[in-house]
Amino acid sequence: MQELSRREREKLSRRNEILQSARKVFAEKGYDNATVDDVATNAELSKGTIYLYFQNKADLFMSTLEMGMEQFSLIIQESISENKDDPISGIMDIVQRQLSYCEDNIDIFKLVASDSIQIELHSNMGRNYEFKLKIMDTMGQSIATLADYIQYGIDIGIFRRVNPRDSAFALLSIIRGFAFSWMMNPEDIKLKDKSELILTIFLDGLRGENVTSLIKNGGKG
Amino acid sequence: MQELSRREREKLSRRNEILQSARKVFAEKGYDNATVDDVATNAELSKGTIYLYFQNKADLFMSTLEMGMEQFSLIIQESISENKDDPISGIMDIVQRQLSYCEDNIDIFKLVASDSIQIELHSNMGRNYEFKLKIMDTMGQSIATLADYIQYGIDIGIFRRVNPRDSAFALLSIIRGFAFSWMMNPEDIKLKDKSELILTIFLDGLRGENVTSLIKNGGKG
Amino acid sequence: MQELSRREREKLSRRNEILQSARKVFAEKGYDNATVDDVATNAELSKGTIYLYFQNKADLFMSTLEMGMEQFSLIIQESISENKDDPISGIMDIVQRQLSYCEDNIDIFKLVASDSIQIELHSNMGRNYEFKLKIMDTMGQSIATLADYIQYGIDIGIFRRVNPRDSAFALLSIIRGFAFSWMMNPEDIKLKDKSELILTIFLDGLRGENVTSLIKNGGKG
Amino acid sequence: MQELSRREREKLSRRNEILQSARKVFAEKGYDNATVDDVATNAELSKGTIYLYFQNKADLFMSTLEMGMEQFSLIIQESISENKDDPISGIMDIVQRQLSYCEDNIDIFKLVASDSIQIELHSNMGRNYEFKLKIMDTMGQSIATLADYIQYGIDIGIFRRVNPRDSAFALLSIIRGFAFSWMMNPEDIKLKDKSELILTIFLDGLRGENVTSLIKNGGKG
DNA sequence: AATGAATGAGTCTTCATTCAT
DNA sequence: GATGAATGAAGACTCATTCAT
Repeated sequence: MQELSRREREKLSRRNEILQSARKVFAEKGYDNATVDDVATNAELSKGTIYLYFQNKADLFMSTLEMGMEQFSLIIQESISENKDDPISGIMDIVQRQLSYCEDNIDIFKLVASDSIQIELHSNMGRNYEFKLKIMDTMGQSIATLADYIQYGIDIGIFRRVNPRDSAFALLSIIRGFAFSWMMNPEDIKLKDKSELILTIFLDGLRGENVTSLIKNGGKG
Repeated sequence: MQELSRREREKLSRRNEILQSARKVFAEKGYDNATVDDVATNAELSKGTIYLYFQNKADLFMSTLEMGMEQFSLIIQESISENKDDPISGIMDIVQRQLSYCEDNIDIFKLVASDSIQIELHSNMGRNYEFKLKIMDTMGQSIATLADYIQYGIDIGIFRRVNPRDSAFALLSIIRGFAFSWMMNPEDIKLKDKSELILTIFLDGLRGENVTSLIKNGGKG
Repeated sequence: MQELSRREREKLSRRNEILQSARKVFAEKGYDNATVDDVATNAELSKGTIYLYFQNKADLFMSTLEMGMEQFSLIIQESISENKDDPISGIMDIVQRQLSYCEDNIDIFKLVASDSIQIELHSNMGRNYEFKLKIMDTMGQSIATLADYIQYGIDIGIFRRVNPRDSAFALLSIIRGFAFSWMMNPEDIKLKDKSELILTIFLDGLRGENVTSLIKNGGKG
Repeated sequence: MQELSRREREKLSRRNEILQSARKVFAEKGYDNATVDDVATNAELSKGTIYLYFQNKADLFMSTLEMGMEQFSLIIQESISENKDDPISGIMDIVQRQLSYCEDNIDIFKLVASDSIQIELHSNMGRNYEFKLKIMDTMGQSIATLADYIQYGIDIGIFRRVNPRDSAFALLSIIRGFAFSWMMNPEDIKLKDKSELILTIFLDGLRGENVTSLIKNGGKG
């Protein structure tokens, strides 16, 4: 790796400061209701300065979002690599970590959960087709990684023969659903407490506790 | 019910016309990017007329959203009441109907899935706390209804002893997740084809196909 | 011609009011230094109203300019049609009328003389290639008309055998030059007084007063 | 002349480099659309450096313009001094040199022809009344020099008894007109080819080729 | 002397909302 | 009831200018 000059390091760090402010502001107000001035104020900079680091509001937002999404992707990768041979444990780990992460970084989750949707559906950034692809790609990557992991579980006989991609998607949907619900009413529940339920449903399903429990001897306690 | 005068009936029908236009427009452009003029044009009315039927843009949107959400709530209620004694069949029905409904009414789903989120998280309508409650209530109603149904399934011994409310929420999250994914790339998949997978996961879970399949004798096949 | 409805007539007249204001403002401040608000204020309207009649600032300006240039074109056509058979008189008339018009409508002249130049050379409206063509066309039309007239003079033997198009262009350049000079220092000179000199130069040239004056017996007295 | 120290010489040369860049940039983009950064970039300097050599953007521009205008003034002076006793040849020389100069230095011409106009008419530099005077003075100097020359031609009987100042102005207007026309559509014509026509018109006028040609015995061919 | 990051005033443009007809 | 012209507040973005390094 190339060493960075002081100038470059400072520039990069300033850029990051702005991204942190943008994260908070966009999470709180949403893309359309947040103003560039809001971000600037939060970063204790002037509006013009933002434009030294980002082309325009959309660019600022997309960079912020990108940063956010990568976090989620990382979590999955980490869980998997730390539980390479044990998909059950790995999936438990994924669920718990994702929930923890959301609980600890509610603004990143808000960003990813809500604004990204807007962007893809009907945004003025629509021209930025490449960005849409990038987001899809980041999300797709997570799912693909998880799907491979599930496929491995199927191969070694601990998972039912399901479509691994759809299953991966379903798991993430449940996690996201609970995170979302918690985000709406943070006072009502402890997000982390939902992990057990999620695992039960995803791994064992609702049907037939009385029957299957005779065979399975644990997993969740 | 009170009979309505011609005046009132016409007024109501005009109001509904506007709502239909609003649905299309908001679904296509999102709340912030849609203008009141867009809705007026779509309804072949003038901008001012909209304000005869709705207080302001936010009111128009909330009314539109309300209308949309009620549809989803209804579906669940119907499925349940038509399968009162058989929760397995009822849940299958819910999944299939919801997916069908999304596929057939993509704009309503778009509306409900994305913009409502924005609204609740950070909209200028934030003051309208009562509206937030209303939405929460409509969603909560669906979940409560579904939860009761699941509780019934637990009581009669066909469902595992899980938290019924969370399970209901999980199911709707999966359905919504797939609907959402399809909405993003409608060409990639047939939404209805996902029902089988959703049911497998929700009812049987991923774990132990080789084992549990010996015991269970079907359900999906 | 189609009768216009009251609505349409009012709309047209309002548009014209704005154009009159724009003419004054652009003439005084130039395109870049004039703000849309300046025009709105001058027209005693609000900024937003301007945008009901013109797409944007550039459109407003171009429309204003177009209006201005047509005036100049008209003058030439009138002079010619009123002196169809006598090019000498016709050209005298053109010179006098143009000078008078400039003197009486200094702001239109300012507009046409200076800002149009900017536009064509290096404007942000550069994309509006069609507009450039339109201006070129209006100017070209004037020159072509005048050139035909000069050609007629050559044909009937009262003009020297010169390139008619270039001659037309030269005449307009001289007129414009004097008008411009006067515009800079209106107090110094009476613009109309320059017509005689212009005619002398254009018709007789500088050379050889002592010689040619023996032969010609008139024209300038 | 005072000897300059190395410091001073370097400073002057750096200043000149900036002026050369400014000339190109202002000619290409015009005063308002050119940014100080554009000039700095072109000069391979940083923005701040420009302000070490010029008070502000207006000062930079005015200095650039001044430099440009002096070139034009010089040409006239040279032509005259090389044809002191023969105003006909001198004027031919002026026309040809000016046209050549414009053709070879289109950016200087653009600068002088268009932006100076803006400045004088309506610029933010309006306060800089002294600058306006300076420009007027440079232009006035050229005209005065040329007028004296024409007066001389009148005195020795080769020019008609016209107002020499106005005639000088007319000649420069024609030259400028053609140069301008060429600048707009450089591909259409060869600018230098217009010199013959300009001389014909200016020296002989349009009227009476058939008559006057009997008397004059050439001059242009 | 040179730099270039930071500033913030200034402008265009949009659009929800009002109101006279 | 319906219209749509008019309003003006709000926000993205630019760029001349300054100043700490």
